[in-house]
Amino acid sequence: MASAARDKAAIFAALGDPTRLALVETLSDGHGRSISELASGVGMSRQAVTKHLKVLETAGLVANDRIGRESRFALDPSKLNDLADYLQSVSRHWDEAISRLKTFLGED
Amino acid sequence: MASAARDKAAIFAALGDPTRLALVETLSDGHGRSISELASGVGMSRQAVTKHLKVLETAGLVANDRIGRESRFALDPSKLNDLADYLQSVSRHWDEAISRLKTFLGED
DNA sequence: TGCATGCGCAACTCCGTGGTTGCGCAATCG
DNA sequence: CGATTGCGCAACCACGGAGTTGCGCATGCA
Repeated sequence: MASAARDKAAIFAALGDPTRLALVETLSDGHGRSISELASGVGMSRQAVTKHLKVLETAGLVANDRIGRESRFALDPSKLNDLADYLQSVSRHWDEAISRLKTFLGED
Repeated sequence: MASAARDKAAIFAALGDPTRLALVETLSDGHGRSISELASGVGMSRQAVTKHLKVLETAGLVANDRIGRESRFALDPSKLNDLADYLQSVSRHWDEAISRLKTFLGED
């Protein structure tokens, strides 16, 4: 339901960049920040960070709230929880297959 | 410990491609397969799949075992579990921040 | 009103990625 | 032995991602 495989890949891709991952970690303290604040945090130009934030926003990982001339971004952890569940389902699927294999081998 | 932020980003990037995600899901049944089998599964050339598998192997998500002239790939779910834990730690970090904020606001 | 700050948009460069094809080698089958 | 199958390596191409700079607009402050 939540999201098709393509959407999941998009979210993984959004997290698959060191700068964006750093942004997510920075925002994981629940404190929203302006683009300039985030830019100085990761030591990169404002526009570069703007692009990264747009990617994260498209993936649904962050939300934008414009206040006056500032654009404050905050983390939306719901997708992260979805992803964690998904990863666990994949690895659980694998574990079950291994269990069946062991049972099969054990039962001679 | 387990892996630095850059490694995590690499793993996310490895999963951030629809083809590679499909390969991982295919292999999640615990059954190793040859490159040609996987290629026909995703409807792509053998070399393209070879490249994808190399990316997944570099990220530590799959392991290669050459038998005769076949190269069988199988999933290694340990990294997936690591990632799931990581995602949950990030979102939990966020949840805690929100809880503190609510407490702060609630206590007047 | 004038100046500084924070952004958005657009153009441009650079290089990594995803895909293809072709060739050659090793292993397997008859 | 010859034919086939499974791969690896390399070259090549097209596209998009990541980053920069420059410009212009809107907001906020003195």
